[in-house]
Amino acid sequence: MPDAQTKSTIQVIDRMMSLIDALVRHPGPANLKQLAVETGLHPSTAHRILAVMVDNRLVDRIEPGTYRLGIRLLELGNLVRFRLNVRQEALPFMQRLHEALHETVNLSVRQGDEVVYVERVDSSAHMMRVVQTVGTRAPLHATAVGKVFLAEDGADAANAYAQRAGLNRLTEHTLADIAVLGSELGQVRLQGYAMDREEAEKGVSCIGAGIRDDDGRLVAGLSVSAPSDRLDPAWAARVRETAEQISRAMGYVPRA
Amino acid sequence: MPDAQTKSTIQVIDRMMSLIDALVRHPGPANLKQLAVETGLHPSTAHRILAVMVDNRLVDRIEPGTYRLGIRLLELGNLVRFRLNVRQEALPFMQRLHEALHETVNLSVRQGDEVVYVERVDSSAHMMRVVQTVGTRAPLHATAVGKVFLAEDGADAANAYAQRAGLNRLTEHTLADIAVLGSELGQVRLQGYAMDREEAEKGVSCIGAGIRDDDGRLVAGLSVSAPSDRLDPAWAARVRETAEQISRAMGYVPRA
DNA sequence: GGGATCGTTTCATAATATAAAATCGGCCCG
DNA sequence: CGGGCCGATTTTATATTATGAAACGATCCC
Repeated sequence: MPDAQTKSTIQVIDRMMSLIDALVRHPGPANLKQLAVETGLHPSTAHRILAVMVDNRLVDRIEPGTYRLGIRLLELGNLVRFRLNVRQEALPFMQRLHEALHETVNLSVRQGDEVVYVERVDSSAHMMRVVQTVGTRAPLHATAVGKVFLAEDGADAANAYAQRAGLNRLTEHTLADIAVLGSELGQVRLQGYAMDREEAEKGVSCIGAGIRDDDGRLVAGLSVSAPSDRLDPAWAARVRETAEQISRAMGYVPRA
Repeated sequence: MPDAQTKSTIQVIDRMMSLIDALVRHPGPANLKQLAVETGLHPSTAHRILAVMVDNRLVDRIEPGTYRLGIRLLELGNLVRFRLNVRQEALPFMQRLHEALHETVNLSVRQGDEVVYVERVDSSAHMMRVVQTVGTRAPLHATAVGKVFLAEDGADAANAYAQRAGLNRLTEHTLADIAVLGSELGQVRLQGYAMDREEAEKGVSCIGAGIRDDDGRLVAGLSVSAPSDRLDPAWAARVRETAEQISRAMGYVPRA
């Protein structure tokens, strides 16, 4: 709700939105009197605004005097979802994170037993270039974001992955023991991010967090990678927070 | 867009909706000038209304002067979807269909290899009572709605079903041959409804059509059943049309 | 540097939304 | 069956707001 002092307003639109917000708060249908009281509007004013919203299908009048959110909102919402693109939504946030930390910022998605890098922001002026490019793949267990995906699935699915894909070593630090990996994934669930400590590439470490869509599904991962001597574990909070901001831009609404 | 003569209007809400409709028509972001021209609004008026919608997150301003539909619409749309219930949405339509045809109207959903009846509208005053009650199940191949679901899946899935569940006869008319069933399902795909000609129960016939959700998924089926001598194949159009109306009430938007 | 174009802001006033009052509809009770 | 009560709906005078012409700002191009 815009603040009357700081934002432009059109009173009748603000009133309309306050009626919509009141309907949001009601799990079931709401009647006119309730809506007028909750919004502080005169009942005849509330009635007029609701009638116009009914005409526009933003609100549905189930029976005289009883209202609920209308089907046009679902139609419009699906258009928004259809047009959203995690890569496009993520890019401005990745750029900001890169400017804050001066390290490579990646976006990856899961494809079967691998993560695939779909976007990357870095500065080619860096002395020691991190060799990860868009389109490359890596096994789930050896990457930060991969471990975020495995943590999401639960212990049984992680065990199945281990049996199916094998916990192959890419470096001497790769987690190749299922008990060790399981314990690590438990940690990931608790802290909401994962770390890759030279597990995918010698000398390179990484912090990753998950990105969710409007249904709460884990659809992508955000990660920051750097040479191990430069990576600061304190960046984990920034990575997790940025991943959450991207999630919100995708329509994710955190639940209690 | 409400007609100015017949519906209540609030000018600024109608103007706001015309801006939203213009943004709907633009697959990508639209600029202020375009939006003003398309809606017939003065640019400063369009600017003011868009600014208020940006504050309310109905619209997103990507960069100065460039707009797209906002994330609040996705949030509201998901609330609508979350609250929708096919049974509840279908009931008024089922009642109307029952009043028109004076026969039993059923709502069923698929569970694995069976359909389950979840709602029914009939008149217990009828002489010959159709013995189908809410909660009962029937195999897919022997019911009208079941055949609608099988038709949706494609020939391979239908063959797999036949092998897995078996095409058991419930009456002498049950389609027990996979070639005959396959041909029937092809017909169902073409005509958009299915018929059960005493395949589930001797003396009882049925016409069924599919109900889709806002994602286009087949989520339920509507059917009319009657003693065979009373069932009129011309009712198929009514059944299909009513199933489509329920689909729309669920947020389904037909595509070209 | 100037012109063109689009976006944004200002403010006088034309136009509209508001809400008080009246009316309607439904329900309950005696 | 009639009256009372309450919520919903409609009417309409006018208080208040949304409008758009004009001015200003930003950017681009010649």
